[in-house]
Amino acid sequence: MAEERTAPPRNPKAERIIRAALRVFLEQGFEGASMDRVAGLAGVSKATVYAHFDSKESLFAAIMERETRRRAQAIVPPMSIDLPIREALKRAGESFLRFVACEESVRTLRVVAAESARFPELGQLFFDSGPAVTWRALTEFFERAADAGQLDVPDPGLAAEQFMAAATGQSHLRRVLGLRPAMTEGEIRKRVDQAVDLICRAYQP
Amino acid sequence: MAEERTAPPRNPKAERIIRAALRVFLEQGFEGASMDRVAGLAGVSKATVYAHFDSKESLFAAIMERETRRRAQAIVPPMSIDLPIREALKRAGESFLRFVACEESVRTLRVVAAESARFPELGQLFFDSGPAVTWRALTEFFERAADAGQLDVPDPGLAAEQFMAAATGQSHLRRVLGLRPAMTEGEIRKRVDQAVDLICRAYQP
DNA sequence: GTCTATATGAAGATAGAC
DNA sequence: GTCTATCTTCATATAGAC
Repeated sequence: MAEERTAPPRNPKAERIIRAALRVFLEQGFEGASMDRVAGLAGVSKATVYAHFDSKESLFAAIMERETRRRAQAIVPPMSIDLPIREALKRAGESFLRFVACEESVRTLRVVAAESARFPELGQLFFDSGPAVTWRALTEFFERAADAGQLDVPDPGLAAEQFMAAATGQSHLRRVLGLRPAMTEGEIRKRVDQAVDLICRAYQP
Repeated sequence: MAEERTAPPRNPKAERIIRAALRVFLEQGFEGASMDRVAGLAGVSKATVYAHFDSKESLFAAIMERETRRRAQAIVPPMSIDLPIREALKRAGESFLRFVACEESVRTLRVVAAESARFPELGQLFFDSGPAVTWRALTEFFERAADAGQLDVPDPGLAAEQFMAAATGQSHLRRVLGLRPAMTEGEIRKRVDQAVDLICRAYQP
């Protein structure tokens, strides 16, 4: 799993290769993607692609790792103990759901899951840069809420998991299987509202 | 997407091809699998494989469809209104979780999700033969429980979804990403218990 | 139906010129 | 660094004999 060989920042060709490769891999998967197509889409020759990346494997690993880390910054769960419980949960839930329900997340999940045997570190990175971030923030939130006597939560980590799962529901699986279009903003809000109701009723003091 | 050309029931060669193809596709995915490997594992020549199936696509579709339908029979959610609420939910939840958490389901999900664009019907079949079965049974169960005044469930379909999602949690995603081994029987029981607690507390009359 | 042998094309990777 | 041209391997699919 070699890295990029050149300095990435300001090379326009390198940048084009990276963007093209991301698109091709997310559309076709690792095996389905071809280096010819990457080169064609980037507008460079295949040899140029190989001048920047040692192999198809290293290109894939570098691209996916870069993209996963980059997108992790999109989850900024604004968990504040200052807000009312329901409002704080609502914001975190919506931020999370917007993240996992977007087209890029769904495509990335499909590819990373399919290649989990060949690229094990990628699965870990995907999870750590996504759901794990929200889970940690929510767990701390439930701990504070329990300490403050606002909620009766014996296991904050469990409550965080249940909240995320309830918000996600079956819709995400159906989306990953290609059975439905992306969630609308209205649907996201509705699903999160329902999850907030569930958690608040179950864990009311 | 042609079907098998021969009568499937009692041909030992056909049976061997089907078993080999299932294994190869679930291990390598559609693109990663090769007809050579299928033939080799089945102990027949490649030409024999093509005598039974028109193409790699039709072999894949036939295999996956057959397997999905076959395994759907493993979910028999024994939902009885005679049992206490908690016990009925527990049984249905454990049956469902055993189904989705097993090795075959996880591998099938990875492959079907990855190929959802190329084989759209397969995603639908996977969902209909799996989660949808449990969801319908649970929804009816919650309807009856609400009618009987045993639970205060305004939206039975939502409650069913929340229960399934809570039982599944993040563990399933982590499993699909290759980050953890299969759930133990003890873990299944524990997770379902926690989901039952959540639902019963949230929807107590 | 089943085999061996092969046609055909695609894809990963590289050589060598500029 | 970048290109064109090419090497090599391997995969889908088929021809033709038994």
